Amino acid sequence: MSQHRHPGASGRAGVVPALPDLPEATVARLPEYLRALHNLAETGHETISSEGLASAAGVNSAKLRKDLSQLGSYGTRGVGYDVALLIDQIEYVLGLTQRRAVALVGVGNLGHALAGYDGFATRGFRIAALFDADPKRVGEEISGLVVRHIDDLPRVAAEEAIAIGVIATPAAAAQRVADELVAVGVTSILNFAPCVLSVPDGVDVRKVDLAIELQILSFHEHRKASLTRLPATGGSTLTALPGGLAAPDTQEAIGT
Amino acid sequence: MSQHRHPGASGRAGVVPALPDLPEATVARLPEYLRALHNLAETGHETISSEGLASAAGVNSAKLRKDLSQLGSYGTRGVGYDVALLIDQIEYVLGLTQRRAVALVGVGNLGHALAGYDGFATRGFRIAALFDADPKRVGEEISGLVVRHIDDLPRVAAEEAIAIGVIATPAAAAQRVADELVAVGVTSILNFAPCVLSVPDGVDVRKVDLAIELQILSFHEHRKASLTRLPATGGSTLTALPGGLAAPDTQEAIGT
DNA sequence: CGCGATTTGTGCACGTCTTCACAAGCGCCT
DNA sequence: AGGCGCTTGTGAAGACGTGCACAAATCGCG
Repeated sequence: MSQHRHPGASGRAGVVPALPDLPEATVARLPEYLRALHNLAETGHETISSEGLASAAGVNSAKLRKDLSQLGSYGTRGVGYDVALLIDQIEYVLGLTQRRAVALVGVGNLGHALAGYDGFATRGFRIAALFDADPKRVGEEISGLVVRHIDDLPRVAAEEAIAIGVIATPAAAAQRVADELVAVGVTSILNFAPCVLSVPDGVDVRKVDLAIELQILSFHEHRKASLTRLPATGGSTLTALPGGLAAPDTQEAIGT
Repeated sequence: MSQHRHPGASGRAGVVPALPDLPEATVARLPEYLRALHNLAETGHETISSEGLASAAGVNSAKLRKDLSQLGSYGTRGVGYDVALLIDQIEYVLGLTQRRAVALVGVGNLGHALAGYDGFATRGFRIAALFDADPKRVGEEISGLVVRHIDDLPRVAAEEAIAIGVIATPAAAAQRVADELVAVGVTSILNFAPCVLSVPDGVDVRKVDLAIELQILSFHEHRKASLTRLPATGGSTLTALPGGLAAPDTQEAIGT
């Protein structure tokens, strides 16, 4: 289903405009801009040019300007962007004006680390409850929170307005946990389990798989190694030892 | 991400073909296919159709076929793909035929969890060494590995062929660690610190930021909430409570 | 008050990714 | 052997994202 934009319907009365529907690629970059802006604010900057903010966020300046223009931004030509204003803008668009409650399910190896990760607290979220299915883990206290049994999820969800569920269970349990989260009204899930979740329409799932990230890097390693074995067109002097098909590890080959 | 491709290095005769340079989007999906294929192999499947594999991997079947065709695939029309053969193909392309050594820097909250995460070991990697800058942490044993001081990195890198560096330090230390990794020849970095790393050309960096993932979800939550408040086209004016349990009927499909 | 320096916002062209739709190929059954 | 149903591989078209280049807008200064 294509989303239709309302070109002229932005004239909503009030200071807070209706949410524009941003391109996904832009949404994915806004948090990075926000982090860079907070850094800039702490170092005393009141305004920042698109070039400066772009390099702080690790992107191209044209892309950044286009992204910010999507949210009807308020930059000043010849000057730049007001840092504080832009922070407010982005935080509003991302829905960070309220501190959203997060439920974390699975307090194993990774769950422990996530429960103690202060990046959540400092960037707009509050871990409201920890859950696990293992009775031996229920009752344990982690970072000031007591682990509850997953069966208590409905009751806790009724008390706290859980906005986001984080799944840090083994893959085998992830789908059932997702179903239970959806059942209590959670519509956003961050999944660390290496499996595909199926959820009804209207529920957003984002997946983080650490091994996949490494495998992508491995591909590039593999490709770089195979390139150095081939004679390059520019005649670089990097011809390593040609070990035939049994490729030895290209150790510290790149020396800039 | 800043790689340039070498034109003309294609059709190379021989048993092991030269690496085709795949689209990044395809590379990012191959690990997911691989995981699904391993599941299928364990459940006894010998062949699988593109439709079946696609649904197991959570993608569209046309996309999957195009992805696999990129690597000169070996499907059989009317039958499907040979599971074992496809696993070998993908593992070769991803460079997983050798078990790559990973150096993990920063054994704080997150680093501890990563050191104990068995998904690395089971999916083609070996954590070869742990490092930290804090003398109080040096010497500690985690999952059978002793934490070394970051200053020992050059010596360890000379012994083990470190292929990938994982940074799990605070943001303030990440850039220096990255520089040191690059200095000892590491050309692939997985960065968990919330900051932008600058590295020379030829070094790949992938970033995982847990708070950013939550913020992206927060945006969609915010948008969904604002949509339910507005009367949709032909709208049934059901006013859902914030965090309500009712599933509204007019939810837009959100690309994940 | 006007001019030049600077920086934003954006039209446009280009490249990448996705999706559809269908011909080509394969195995099975008669 | 031949036909039929099923599945892959791919051309083409459309959607999406990116980057250039420049007009429009703003500030500071003489």
